[in-house]
Amino acid sequence: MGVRFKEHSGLHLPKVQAEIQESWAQEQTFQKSLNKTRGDFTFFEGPPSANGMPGIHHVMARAIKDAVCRYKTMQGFRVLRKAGWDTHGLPVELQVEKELNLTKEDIGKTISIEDYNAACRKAVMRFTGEWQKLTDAMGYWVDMQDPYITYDPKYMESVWWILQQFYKKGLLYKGYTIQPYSPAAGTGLSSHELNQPGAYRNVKDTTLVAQFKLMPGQSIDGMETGESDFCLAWTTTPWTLPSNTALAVGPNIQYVLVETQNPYTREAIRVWLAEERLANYFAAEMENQEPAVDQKKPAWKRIGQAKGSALAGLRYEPLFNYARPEQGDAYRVIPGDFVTTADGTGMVHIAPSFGSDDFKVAAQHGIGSLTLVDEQGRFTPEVTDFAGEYVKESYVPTDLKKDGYESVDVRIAVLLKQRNRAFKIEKYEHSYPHCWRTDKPILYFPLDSWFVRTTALKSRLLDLNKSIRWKPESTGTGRFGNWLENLIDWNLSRSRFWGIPLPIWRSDDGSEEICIGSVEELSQEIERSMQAGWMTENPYALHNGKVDYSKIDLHRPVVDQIVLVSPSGKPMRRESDLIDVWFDSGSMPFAQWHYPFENKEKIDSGQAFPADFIAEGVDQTRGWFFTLHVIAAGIMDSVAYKTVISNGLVQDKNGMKMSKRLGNAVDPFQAIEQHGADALRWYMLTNASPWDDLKFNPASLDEGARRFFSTLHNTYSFLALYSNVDGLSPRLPHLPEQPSEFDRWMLSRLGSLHRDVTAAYEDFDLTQAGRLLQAFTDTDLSNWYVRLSRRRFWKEADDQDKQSAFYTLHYTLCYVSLMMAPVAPFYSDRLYRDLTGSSSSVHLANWPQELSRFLNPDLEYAMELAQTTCSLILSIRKSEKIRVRQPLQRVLIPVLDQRQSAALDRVSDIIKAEVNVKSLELHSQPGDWMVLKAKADFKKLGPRFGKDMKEVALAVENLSQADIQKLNSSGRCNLTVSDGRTIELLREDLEIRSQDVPGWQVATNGPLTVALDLQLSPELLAEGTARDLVNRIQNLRKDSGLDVGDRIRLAIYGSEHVQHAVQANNHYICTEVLALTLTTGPENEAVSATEVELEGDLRAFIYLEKTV
RNA sequence: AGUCCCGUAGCUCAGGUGGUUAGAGCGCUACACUGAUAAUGUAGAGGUCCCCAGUUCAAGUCUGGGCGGGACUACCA
Repeated sequence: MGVRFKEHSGLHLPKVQAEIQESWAQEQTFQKSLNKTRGDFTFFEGPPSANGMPGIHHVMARAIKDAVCRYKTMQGFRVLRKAGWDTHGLPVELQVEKELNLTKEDIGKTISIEDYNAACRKAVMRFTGEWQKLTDAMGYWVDMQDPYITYDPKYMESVWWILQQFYKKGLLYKGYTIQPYSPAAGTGLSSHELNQPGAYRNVKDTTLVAQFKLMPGQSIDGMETGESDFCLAWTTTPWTLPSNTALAVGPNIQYVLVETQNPYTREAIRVWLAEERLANYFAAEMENQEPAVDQKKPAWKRIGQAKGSALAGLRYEPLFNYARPEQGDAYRVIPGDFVTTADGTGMVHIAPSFGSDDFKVAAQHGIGSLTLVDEQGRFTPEVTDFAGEYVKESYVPTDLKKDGYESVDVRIAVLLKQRNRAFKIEKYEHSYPHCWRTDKPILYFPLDSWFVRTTALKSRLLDLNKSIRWKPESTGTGRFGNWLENLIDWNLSRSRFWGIPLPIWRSDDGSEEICIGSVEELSQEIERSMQAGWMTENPYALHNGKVDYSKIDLHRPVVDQIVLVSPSGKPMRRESDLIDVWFDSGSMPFAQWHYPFENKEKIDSGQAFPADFIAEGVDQTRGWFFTLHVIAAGIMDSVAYKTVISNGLVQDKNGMKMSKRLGNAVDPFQAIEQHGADALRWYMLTNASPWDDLKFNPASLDEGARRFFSTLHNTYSFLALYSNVDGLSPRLPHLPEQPSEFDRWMLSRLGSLHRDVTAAYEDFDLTQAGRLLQAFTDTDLSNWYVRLSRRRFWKEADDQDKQSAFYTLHYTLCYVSLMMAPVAPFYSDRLYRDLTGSSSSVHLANWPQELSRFLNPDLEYAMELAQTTCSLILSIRKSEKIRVRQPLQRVLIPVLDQRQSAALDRVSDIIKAEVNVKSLELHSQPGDWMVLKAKADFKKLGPRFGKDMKEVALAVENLSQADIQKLNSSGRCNLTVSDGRTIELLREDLEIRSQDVPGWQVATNGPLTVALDLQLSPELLAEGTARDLVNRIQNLRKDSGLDVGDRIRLAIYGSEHVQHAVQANNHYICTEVLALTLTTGPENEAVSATEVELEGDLRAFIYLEKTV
């Protein structure tokens, strides 16, 4: 006797997991899996930030990555998986500041930048242990021994090189953007800082509707502008009015020209504003009244109207004459899509320097800007009336604030009022962002920043995007595609400390600059600078002509102290900003390999670039997915990835976002410990498409995923039990030599499954792959093949049929273990090893071969019919309350066509056994006992009859039996519709099904009808009783502790019916219960026998003893 | 505010190119099986396919407009 199949008492996934983890560690399975030779499948791991704990959503993204990579490994590819850490950025800085109880102002004062950076470096890797733990626990294979780390000098050097490439191509420039800016703190703020709680507060400001005077004599849709025509525009920031250079209108908004008076000066004026806003500025009762000086509310009259698009192009007089923009054609009305009629006048005052929409729309229309406010938040000297005044009252130092101080907003309003340029002045409460450090309101302010000219790459980016396979597609065309369509230049500058410094040095006048692309280059420049006398030592000095990466630090403040020399001999200092951390992570395809300083061939040859596949959450669309895309396009004119899966969020079971605050966050460690990583992964990938949001419900995880594993486990246990009885050993999958019809069906289904699952994996559709496997295991394998084949496994004879059943089941389970391996790495490995006796992991095995030669659609169709037929018969038995143990004589099935007939014939034995019926009769010739029913095939007839379809359908339903039979035999028939027309129908235009079978119990499902003969002859009744008896005897055997193989002597006592049943079925009973002798007699002869109840108010006395 | 995703049974989800009985699993109810037994199977109940309009002979499916949930980006007179 050979090796036995392992029998496990129960299924405990976490335990399986622990054992398999152990094997992987001992056998170095992951390392071995990298020895595949079919070629490289390139995968990029997005770097998580290790300064926070991993959450359940990380399991999601990583399950996807892992499953795809494992699948490709089984396909024979080498899949390198280099882990990475994102180490820079504001969250790290904030965390350190919080822990050390510092503010930004302390940096460089109470704490040196060196110490600060050291603290960041330490903080950022704090949770690497937890991440390692999660990685192991969830079975994610990624190489964490040799990760890329964004603060590593080699990594930073590659990033510098990339920046230099952009610089050389003219794609890096210094320019303005409008950014949130805190004059009190003297620094720009990131959107992140603006989104901190409490940043937006309600404040009351003086607002004003200003009158912009149109130049007379311009044409609007044929009307001519008059001597005192104005546009009305509302502002909550009157201090921006001196810097106004344009007015924006909504191109599709309807505007009206109103004749009225200025409420303050009573001068007659005509004003333009949006029709929808009229009611906010004019009293309904004063419309068309005669104007009079003493009116409280001015009279008004509509005298013209125009679309915004018609107003565009009009020129107006500047409100103030402090300054005019040097460039561009200012003081025009321009169209802006962002203009709404939700508030104000439907016309928007544009000060390009103080609003990002303003800036954008002005740039689009070639309008210059004015910045009449300085970085302290004060008016510049040009603004003669207010020179040096703070534009916001909150900026005014308390000691400078005299009694009776009026804000500049108020004074501007008063000034305009006097000049007939203010239409309405009022206080208005609204929410306005504040600086979280100074508590003062922020301004939107143009700041110097370095940009990547992504707009220059736009069309190429769009083109390249078309070749990327997005899962789901809509994210690529929608969210990502739209983002690319509306691309603006990428602002790289961040005024921070912990990040990659911009490698750009400039002379003080900005006339000369250099962008450094390597440490070596920087070192050489420093040497030159030392010769010129600007530097005394070189912190990046080369050793033997080489960079010693272990000794250098490219962070601030080291690089800040470096002064280079320009070609003309001037000192050049570093631009003080750091670069956006997104640039760090987008650089990883190159920087992870220290390209081009090392591993040049790896990337140039296409081996390590671009990625065949990446996956992250959908929140990375404008993050990592975008930065990878831009940098790859800029550097290599290539995509960075060929396929990308962007998964949705993991929400709680009620669809709410998980958060620590709400306490609904699921701890991934606990989830894995409780359910096992396999169940968790299976649930996450099969419950919903990964790109839909997942409502994480631990209850359905348990019910759903565990069900699959336990079905599989039970199926394996069944195989193990009987194989061990027969002394069969684990082995590699082996096809049966003479498969039965049933085996061939199983193998055909397996072949179909293999085809479909492989296609799903190839399409990166893990959900579909998992669902197919799950449905197959439950429905086809366990519920049909195993259940109906049980007898073949336990029968005694050691014959071909038994062996075929064993091989078929074994083969099928092996395939399932292989095909499920990418998604459920632990259990599949246990199953695979148990089945095959292999000491090598399933993950080193090759993807199973296709089984196309077994595909047999006819057989699969036949079996489907069998299943439906059984279901129908059981449903009749159920409604008629006839137990399955009671045999019935026959079932009748009217067959409609040759295919159905042949198929049913093929599976009739299976049906008979399953539903306990003696014979199955197929009738192809319709007889009196069968009522046919015709139904129109809408798909075929719809296009032909169009409107008359309803009528035709009705006529078809009313066809007589004779008509239908005629149609059936001749293949055509005529039909008369209500308007007298006659139409000809062909056999295939209709669906014919049989309906009632008079005198029989019938059930119908689609084209299948079964009729069951319920008559019970004495023989059938006796056999029913015999079956009951067998059942009771088996129970007794078990109760008396007999082994399944023990032989018995048996006696049964009971009524005449019982005695008759025993005599008539003597052989059957003996075979079933392994009785060597069977005697029967009346009840009064029963000695030390057990009484049992039988169906039909019968009872019997059973005596059995084991033979020796 | 813009862009994108989602809305089908109590729950979780399927439902190419429009076609007439809208499906599955879980749960529930009832039952069967008892040599897979802490396993297995069957049946039944359960639906305003989010709402409204349109296109069409025909709409869960296509179009438009809403509503609700979620995400990302932005934050404005």
